[in-house]
Amino acid sequence: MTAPTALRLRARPRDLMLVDLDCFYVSVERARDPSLRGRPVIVGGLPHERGVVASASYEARAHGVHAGMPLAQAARLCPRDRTAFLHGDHEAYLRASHDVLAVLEGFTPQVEPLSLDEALLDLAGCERHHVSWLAAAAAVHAAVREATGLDVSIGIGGTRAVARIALAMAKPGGVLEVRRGEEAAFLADLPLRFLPGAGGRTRQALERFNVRTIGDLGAIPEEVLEATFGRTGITLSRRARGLDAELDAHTVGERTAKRPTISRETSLARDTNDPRVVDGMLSYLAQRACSTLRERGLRARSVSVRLRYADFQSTAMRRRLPSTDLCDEDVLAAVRALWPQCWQRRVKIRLVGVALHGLERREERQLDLLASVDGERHLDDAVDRIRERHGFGSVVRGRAIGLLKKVPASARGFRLSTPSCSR
DNA sequence: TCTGGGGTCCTAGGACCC
DNA sequence: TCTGGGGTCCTAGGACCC
Repeated sequence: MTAPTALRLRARPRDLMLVDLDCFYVSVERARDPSLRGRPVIVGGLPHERGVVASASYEARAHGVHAGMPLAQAARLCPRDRTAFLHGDHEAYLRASHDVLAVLEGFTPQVEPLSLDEALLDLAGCERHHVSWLAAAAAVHAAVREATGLDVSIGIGGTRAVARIALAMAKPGGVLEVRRGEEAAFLADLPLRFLPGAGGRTRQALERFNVRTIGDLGAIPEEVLEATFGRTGITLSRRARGLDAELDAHTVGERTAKRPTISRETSLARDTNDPRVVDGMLSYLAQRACSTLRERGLRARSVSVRLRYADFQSTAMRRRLPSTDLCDEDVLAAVRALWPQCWQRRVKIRLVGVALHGLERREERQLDLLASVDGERHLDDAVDRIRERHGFGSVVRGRAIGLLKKVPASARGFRLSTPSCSR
């Protein structure tokens, strides 16, 4: 029964443009502070902190720094006196990202944001306005620069995977178009690491079969890859041949995750074996996750707790929530029941996290018959409004209070504090 | 001086129901 | 009473991406 699937998947070719903001965080910081130009800039944290590089300027990359590298290692590679280390400002990045999206939506209504610094455009209908896709790309580049001062790189191709690979080769600041019909020639000799979905583990497995290029992979019968890698094998096979995989075939802009989640997690400043620290931090994270949940008008069906041990082994446990009509207290109770079960090894903890699963729309109805539940929810909503004005840390439930500095105790498990405590 | 945070997708096994 | 199969939901964990 493979034929109907193949027919369903993109019988009609399309032209996709993948737009990516160069060194996004660093570029936003430089737009605000010109003194950061022309020298190594690293966003992610300070050199002595526990963390990794989120974004590095090209001057920093010239010293061997890359995203994902531990900050301490980056600090050793870059000249101490000239390098700027920054925590980053998520709100500012969010605003810049919105501004760029607004520009892109001026080109086509079919825009799909893939992350803060990436968006995919379906070019159907744009033909009349441009003599070629390269000309269209130049127009996008100029418009984004004009509106925001930021530079983009652009990849153009007939599938998401081809556009992504073209983009990788276009960086920094360039444009690369792979024309229809030329995909096979373009992909044939490229190393496997360019193929989206072929991460370290998969490449290791493939290299044992002497598969080194995307062309090598495309030459293997799909059934063979399916037998070895399951659905992932089919996805990789199709991408390697310049075809849309099932995952990639949906209309641009209409992506909906099958199993969306909201998660909040954090590494502790120091590994701990103190249950109070773990409980306090998880309470705090659960409240943040719940706050986001309400902000988006959603309800959750289950909650999970994740722990990472000092040796980097991690574990998670999940529990179905009694009702989806919940307030923070119900989620907190579930989290408190979960983490002691989850913490099985006698090893210190370095990271804790909370995630909400099975999200669905929360309809605003008149059916809140239970006064207690209703009251709790009104309380949650009131707390959210205060947080909107004064920052998340201005109101935190009892057990998380110990995590915030210099916050006195208050009635009802809540605390009002000055906004400066929020960060 | 090791190794962030927020996600998506897939698999596999067990429970439960018909 | 015993047995089996299929579907669906739930949970744990792995791989991958930006």
